[in-house]
Amino acid sequence: MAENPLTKSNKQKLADFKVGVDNVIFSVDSQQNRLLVLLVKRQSQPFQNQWGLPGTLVRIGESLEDAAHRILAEKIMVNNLYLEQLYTFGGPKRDPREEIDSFGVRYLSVSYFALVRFDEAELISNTGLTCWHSISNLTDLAFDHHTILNYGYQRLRNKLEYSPIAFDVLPDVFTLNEIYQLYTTVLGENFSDYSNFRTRLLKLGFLADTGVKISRGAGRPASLYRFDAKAFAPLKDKPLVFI
Amino acid sequence: MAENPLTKSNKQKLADFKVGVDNVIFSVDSQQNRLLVLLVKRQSQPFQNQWGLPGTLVRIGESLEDAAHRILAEKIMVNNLYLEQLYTFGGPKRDPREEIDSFGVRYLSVSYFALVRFDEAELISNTGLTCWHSISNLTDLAFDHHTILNYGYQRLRNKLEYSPIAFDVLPDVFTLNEIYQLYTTVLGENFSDYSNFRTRLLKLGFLADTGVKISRGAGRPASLYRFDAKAFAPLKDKPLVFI
DNA sequence: ACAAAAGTGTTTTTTATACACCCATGC
DNA sequence: GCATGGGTGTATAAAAAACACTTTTGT
Repeated sequence: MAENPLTKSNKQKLADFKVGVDNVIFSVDSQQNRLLVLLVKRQSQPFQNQWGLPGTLVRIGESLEDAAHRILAEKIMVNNLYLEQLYTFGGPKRDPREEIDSFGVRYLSVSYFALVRFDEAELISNTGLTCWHSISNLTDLAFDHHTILNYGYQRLRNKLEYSPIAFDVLPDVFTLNEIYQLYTTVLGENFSDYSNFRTRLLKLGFLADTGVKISRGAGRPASLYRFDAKAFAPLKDKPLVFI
Repeated sequence: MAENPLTKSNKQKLADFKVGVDNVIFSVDSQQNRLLVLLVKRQSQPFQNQWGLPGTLVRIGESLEDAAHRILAEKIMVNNLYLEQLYTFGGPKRDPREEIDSFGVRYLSVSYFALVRFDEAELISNTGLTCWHSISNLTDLAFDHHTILNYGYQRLRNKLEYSPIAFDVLPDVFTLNEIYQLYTTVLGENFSDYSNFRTRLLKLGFLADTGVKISRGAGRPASLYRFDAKAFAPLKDKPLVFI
C-alpha cells in the first residue's frame, strides 16, 4: 500500500470493495461416519434457491475473524471449534452482482475454515434452510463456493495429518477408536492400520489414560483418554505426523 | 455472502474497503549466502521514510494476483519467479489512515509471497528507495508489515521443505551444491548433511544430469543438472520431503 | 604433492507397514 | 463358548542420520 489514494497522482481508478466472509464449516458425524459441511439455501438473487456456504459481509469496525465467528454464531450453537483463515478469492466477475446492480463495487471473499463438534452443534434455525450436507453427495453451489469448499476440504485433510485439531472437536474424554473413526471418515478407509495409528498416537505422549473404561455393547471395554495440553505444549511447533 | 447489501434489511452498516496487495518478495544471494527481502522506503504518510513491503491498491477490473504481479513488475525485472497468496490481514485499525482521512474506508491487505531469481532480478529504480534487505538485519517496518514478513518467512521455509519452488528460481542448469547453498541460506546451516541431501534429492528422480561439468576454481568439477518437468509431473501431488 | 570441492558408500538408528495374536466383555 | 471390539507384540522393509572415504580438479 505504497500509494495514497487521496493524492490523485495515480491515473488508474481504484476499485471499491465490499468484503464478504464465507465459512467452510466441517463436522464429523461419528455415528454414521459421514463428513459434513454446513450449507445454507440462498433466499435472494443471485443464485436464489441454490445452496451455498454460509457467509456475511463485513461490518464497520468488525474484524474478518469476528465476522467469521458471527456467521457461525448465527447458524449454530457450539462451544468447541477450530477456526482459521483459508484463502481470499477476489477476482473481478466472481460475483454477478458486480455487473448488474452494484455501481462498480467489487465483492471479495475471505474464506474461513472451521471444524466443529457434531453432537454439540445445534442448528439455530429449523426451517431446513441451513443444514448439514454430506461431502460425498453435493449439489451445485452458488458463486465459486465449490472451489472454496474443495480448498477447505484439502486443508482439513492436511490439518488432520499435521496438527491436533481433532482434539478441539472430540469430547473431553474419548476412546482411541473414536479418534480413529474421525480420521477414517475424513481421510478415507485406508489411511492407516488401526494398530499402527494407535501406537504412533500414544508414543507422542500427549494422550493421558484416565483409567476409566467404557463399554459399547459387545466387546472389551475401551479406555477413555484425555488430551493433555501440558504434555502437548512442547510439541506445539514441532512437525507432527498422525498419518 | 448470504445477505444482499442493497436490500436494507440489515441494520448494521457494512464497511467499505480499499483492498491493498502487499508482497513479501524473497531472493537468495548465493554469493554472499544471504536471504533477502525487497523493501521500499515510504514517500508519504503514514510511516513516511520507514521501510515497508512493496504494495499497491487494487484497481477496477484487476484481480488480486494481477495486482501482485503489477507491484513486482514496477519494482524489478525478473523472468523466473514463484508467487502465491499468503494471508489476508484485515482488522480495523491496522492502517491509521482509517481514522484520520478516509471517511470510514477500511484498508485490507491481501499479502502475496514471492521468490525470485537473484542474479536475474534487476531493480528498476536506482534511487535507493527500493532495495534488498538481509532478513537477518531488519529495521522496524511500516504498518503490520513485520507480522506479514514473518508469516512469509515461515511459509518460505515450509515450501522449501515440501515443494520444488527452489527450481523456479535456480538457473536452467545448476550444480547440486547450488541447491544445497540455497537451502542452507534459507533453512540454516544444520538443516541437513550435504551428502544425505544429495542422495535424497537424486533419488526423487526429477534431476537430470546433463553430463556437462563446470569447474569453480580449485576442486573437482561439478555436474550440471537440469530440472526434468516430465519426470516431476507424476510427483506433483505427492508429498515430497527435501528436508 | 596437497588442498579443495565433488561425489560415493557404509553403518547405525529410527520409523513405517503389515500382520498375528491375546484380552475382556455380552449374549 | 464364541463373536465382538479392544489392545499388544513382532518381523520386515524403508527411511533418516552420521560420517568415513574416494575421485578429480587447480596450484
